[in-house]
Formats: sequence, structure tokens, C-alpha cells
Amino acid sequence: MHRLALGRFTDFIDISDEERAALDAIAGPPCDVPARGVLHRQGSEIDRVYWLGEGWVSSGVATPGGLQQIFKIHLPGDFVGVPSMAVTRAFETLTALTPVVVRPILVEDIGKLFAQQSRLAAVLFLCVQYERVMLMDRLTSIGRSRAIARLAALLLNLYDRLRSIDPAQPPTVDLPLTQSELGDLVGITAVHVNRKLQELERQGLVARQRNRVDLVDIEGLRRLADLPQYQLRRD
Amino acid sequence: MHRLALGRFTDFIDISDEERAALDAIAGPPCDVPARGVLHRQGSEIDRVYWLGEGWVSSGVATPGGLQQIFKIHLPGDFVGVPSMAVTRAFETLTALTPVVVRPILVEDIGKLFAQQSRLAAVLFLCVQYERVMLMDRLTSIGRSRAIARLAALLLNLYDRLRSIDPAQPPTVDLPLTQSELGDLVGITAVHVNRKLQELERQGLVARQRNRVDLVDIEGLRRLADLPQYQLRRD
DNA sequence: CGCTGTGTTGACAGGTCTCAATATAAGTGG
DNA sequence: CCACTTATATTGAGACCTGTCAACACAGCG
Repeated sequence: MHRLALGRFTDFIDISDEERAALDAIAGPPCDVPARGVLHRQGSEIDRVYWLGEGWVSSGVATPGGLQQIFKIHLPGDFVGVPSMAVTRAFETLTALTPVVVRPILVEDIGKLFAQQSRLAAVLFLCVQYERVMLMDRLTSIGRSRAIARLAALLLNLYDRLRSIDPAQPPTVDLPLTQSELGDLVGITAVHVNRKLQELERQGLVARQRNRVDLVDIEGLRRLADLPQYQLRRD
Repeated sequence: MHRLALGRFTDFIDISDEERAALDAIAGPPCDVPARGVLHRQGSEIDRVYWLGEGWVSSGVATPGGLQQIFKIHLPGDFVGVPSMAVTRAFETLTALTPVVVRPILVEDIGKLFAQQSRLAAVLFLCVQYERVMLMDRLTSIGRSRAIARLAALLLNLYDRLRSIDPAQPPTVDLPLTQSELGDLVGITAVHVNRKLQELERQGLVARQRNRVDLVDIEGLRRLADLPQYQLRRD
């Protein structure tokens, strides 16, 4: 039994050796992308998704107003670029935040996968539903809570996901993101990000040095973020 | 060839008679729900999703802060309650906004569907991806645009979807929603909804009478909403 | 007829954005 | 290694958007 990471903290699902092999078979060779490199840009033609092996990737769009909205920070193990499958031209821009290793998977091969591995197909289906749930969470977060709570939620989210990849992960997040990009994530201005980070620090919830954020008072952060907790359906 | 409506304006996909029959076979008998009735409440156990035949259904959650966030207004043809499949307890509360007719589909039967109708499974997969894209759209809308633009976008969205169900749909939306619920949709206060609706009216973009909104200047509304347009991948 | 939910209006407070200036860090080429 | 350039972070002042609270109007409904 292997484990397949497709999304967030707890979203791991056991898959059989055969299923793992089927995935392995359709995934192309590992491919390096330098930091700040672009996997694909919104509006371009798409024939593949990517299986993220190493590094961080952001998924977002540029808005007509000149601003940007980042939907998700992808961590190792994630499939990236999947939402763009549904439309003919890429919906999102995928940017490497760090040096990255990905394996491409052609969209047509995923079709074959559905035909041959129906259980795996169902699992993928559920994973996407889970992503949908996470997006709804973001939506309520942005729509119904303050900037500082959203920042806290973001930090916790990243920390929890890093820890689910490596249980030894210390309570620290080393962000390869500018404050401007943090703002694009939580839907506020870079200037405001700065002020609210300072407020988190003043309240003793985090400590900062350069791009590193230490989560000093995790319980306090969770209280501030006020996150719901979900339990996944395991087949 | 039949057409299967799963989401928004343009998201129709041709399915074969056999596939249609397979869907029909697992769907339970039509079931009436009165206006303001609840299909399921967040946190309750879930074993089914619903195929909406007639009426409007809202999908949303109550936030810890006492507010509410509505994710989507479902129109006839939509599958509702699907995101809750991914978690053991219902993520969302489904409320009938009008008298409603639904056909229940058991989650376990969807598993069978995946095994037997792999093409249909792939289509469902893409539909969910599309829903994900729509959610990302909402996210950027709420995160990066003004309340008035979001209201305009909401009205256009409903109008476009109504028109895709019935091409004869006049440029009018009869909302079975209170202003408070409109606020829950776009992430603002009921009071603010009121003011911004008046502003839309003052600008000559809409006319209002009771719960009915006439889209007077659709082009103007689209300019204000500043929506992107997508083209769906047709298998 | 009085309830009750909803819509409307006003005054005010607070959050967030914009613009602009400065400080700091990170690169770059000499 | 240093001077220079550029990107990012920080800070302040002011305007705008949105939320809160409270009052009132209006409709449907018993």
C-alpha cells in the first residue's frame, strides 16, 4: 500500500501497488523547472497535468484589474494543473516558487486510466471533491473573516501540510513567497500583509526573520483562524 | 444524444442513451421538498446526493462567527450535495429556495457507475473540475473586486444559467432570496446589498420590483462585473 | 388588527486600499 | 570586494469601502 497525496493535510488515500504502477506508467520522466519558472500560463493550450515531486508551485490567475489571485500553494506530492483540464485553454498560471521537479501526465492518458482503473478513478474524483471543499473553505474565509485570521489560517495550512509530508517538520514555515504574493493568496494588499504580520508578531503568535515564520503559539493561531476540521471519507 | 446539465451556463455534455439509462437506473424516485425545506444539514451523515429536477437550491455553511456563506445557487439539472461525498459528515447545508423536486442517488451507486461507465465517470470528473474552476472564479471575485461588481456578476451568472436552461428566458431574474442571502452569496452585509442594488438601479443597469430584478443594461453589467469567459473542453 | 420578517435609511466606526517615501536585502557587474 | 541597481519590506497619511447599530417603512399573514 502506497499513499497518494493530492491535496491538503489529511488527504491521503491508500492505493494498491497495481494502481500505483498504473499511475507510474502514464507519468512522463521527471523534469526540472528553475525557481520562478512557469509550468503553463493561463490562456495557453493544455494537454497535460503535472505530478509535483519536489518544490513549491503556485496556482493563480491575473485579474483584469491588474491584481492577482493565487488559489493554492502546491507542495510535493500534489497533482497540479488539473482544473485546467476542464477548459480548452489553461485557466490558471502555474509558477515554480522554488526549483521544482515534476512529471507530466497527458490528459488523454488520464482518460485511459479511468477506463482501466475504476477504483483509482473514483479516488481521484473524491480528491477533486475535496479540493472543491477546500476552495469553499477559502471562499468563506475570504468572504467572512478578517485579514489577520486569513493569514493565520494560511500559515497553519502550510504548516499542517508540510507536517503531513514530513512528520518531523518543525513549527516553522520558510516562505518562498513575497508579501505581495501572500496578499494575492488571502485577497489583501502587500502593505496590509506587512502590517498584519507585524500584528501577529506583536501578539506573540509568530516570530519572523526574513522569509521564515516561526509559529510560536500554534493554539493561539488556530483560535484566531477559527478553522473547521473535516474528516475524509475513506472509500 | 441527451444533454446533461451539471453546472453553469455552457456546461452541457452529450451523453449516450446507454449512459443516460445508467444514470436513470441509479437515481431514486422523484421527491418533493417544500420551499425553505432542508435537503441535508452540515454535519449530518451523508449517503446520497441529489439530482435537481425543479426549483432552486442553495448550498452553504454557517460560519463560527454566526454569519453564513452560500457557495452556489443550484438550478434545475444540477447535481447537488456532491462535495459532501468527500467527507464523512455533510460539509454544506442544502436548502430549498423554492418548492423543489429531486431524485436521490446513493453514493455507493456512484461507485458502481464508475466501474461500469468509465466515459461517464470521466465526464463527471470534468464537471467537478469545472465546478472547481467556477469556485476559483468566485474566489477571485470576492477577493479582488468590489461588492457592486460581485452583485453584477451574480445577477449575470443566474441570468446566463437560466437562459441556458430555457433560451426564451427574458432578461429578468426573479430571486427567491432575501437581501441577507444575497449578502451571504457575495460576502457582504444585507445592508450593503441594499445600498449597492440601489446604486445599480441609479446607474440604469437594473430595474427592481419586489424580488424581481430586470437586467436593463446587460452589456453595462458585464463591463462592471468584468468576468472572464471560458470554453469547455468537449471530450 | 397587531405580528413578524424583510427592505430602507442614517450616522458612525473600523478595516483596507492607495499613494508615496524610506529602509533593507539581494543581485550584478566592475 | 565594492558600488550600483533592483526587488522587497516597512512606515505614514489620507480616502474609500464596508460593517455595525439603530430606527423606521412596508408587506404578508395570522
